[in-house]
Amino acid sequence: MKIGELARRCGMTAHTIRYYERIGLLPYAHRDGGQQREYDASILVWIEFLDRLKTTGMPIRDMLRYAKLRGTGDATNRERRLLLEEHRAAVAARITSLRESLSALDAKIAGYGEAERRLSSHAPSNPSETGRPLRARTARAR
Amino acid sequence: MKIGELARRCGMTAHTIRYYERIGLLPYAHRDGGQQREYDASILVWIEFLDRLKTTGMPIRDMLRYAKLRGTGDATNRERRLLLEEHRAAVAARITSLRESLSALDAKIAGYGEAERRLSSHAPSNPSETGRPLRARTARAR
DNA sequence: GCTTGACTTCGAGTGCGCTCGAAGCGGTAC
DNA sequence: GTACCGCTTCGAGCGCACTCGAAGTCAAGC
Repeated sequence: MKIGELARRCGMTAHTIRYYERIGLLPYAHRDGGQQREYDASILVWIEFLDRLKTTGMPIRDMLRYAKLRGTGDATNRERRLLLEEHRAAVAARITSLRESLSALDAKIAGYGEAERRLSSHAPSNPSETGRPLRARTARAR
Repeated sequence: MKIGELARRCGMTAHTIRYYERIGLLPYAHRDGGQQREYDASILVWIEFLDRLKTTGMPIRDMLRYAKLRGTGDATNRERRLLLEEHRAAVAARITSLRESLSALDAKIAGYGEAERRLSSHAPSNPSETGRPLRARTARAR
């Protein structure tokens, strides 16, 4: 397939695919009749994997390391596995950190809920005219 | 406290703190004797919250929206809560997506483990000289 | 009174990951 | 045979979030 169809299929622009080839993330594609890139469907598997690495926060320079190892054959299997294990650990850590943040957000949101309930019981029709004391009491939610 | 100490306490550089004030993420700080910024420890709570938003992937333009609402008092409580709830949903979705990726990574890593075991049983002392057939069999792990 | 060091403003520079436009070529449809 | 569309290369530009350097001010310690 041509670059345009590949772009449609993998959800990138042709520009981005050429950029990836240029920097070495994608192998140099065979040119049909000497000009246009011709792709085999198998490239999609690799692109999806790259996308997985990208969306899990791996910077391009690390993807490049992996891509280069991949290009050199089975002798680098072990090194590639280690690279992935390192990344796996980073992703796991990120998940943990995000879960902590989720709890913190929940607490904050709950604080707002309480503040709103207090405001509506003290001044049901016009909460914007609440004075100093109430303001001080809701300060934690800010 | 002065900007240097605040920087030390919150783990940012003074440059970044000034930048945040410039764009409106931090309130304009009171200048002692007309020149140097003087901070109250309470600013740390706000900075930590900003950091939480940042590390969970909120772009600065959204933090700015929140910061501006915060500056206008209790009338915007509801809007701020909605903003946080939206962000909470985004963080939860991100966690889900990362967990999927974690499984995918585990599968891939397991594939490498298998490939290495096969390689070492076929050619225990020099795995780099394995030939074509073995290579085809390990292709999935690439 | 002079050194030191932390502060001030302003604007330019950096690294990342694309994103786009210009200028030109080539194959297919009518 | 020509209009059109998608492809080619190359290099510049962009949005984000800082990051840094220059040039100058100011207060405290010796």
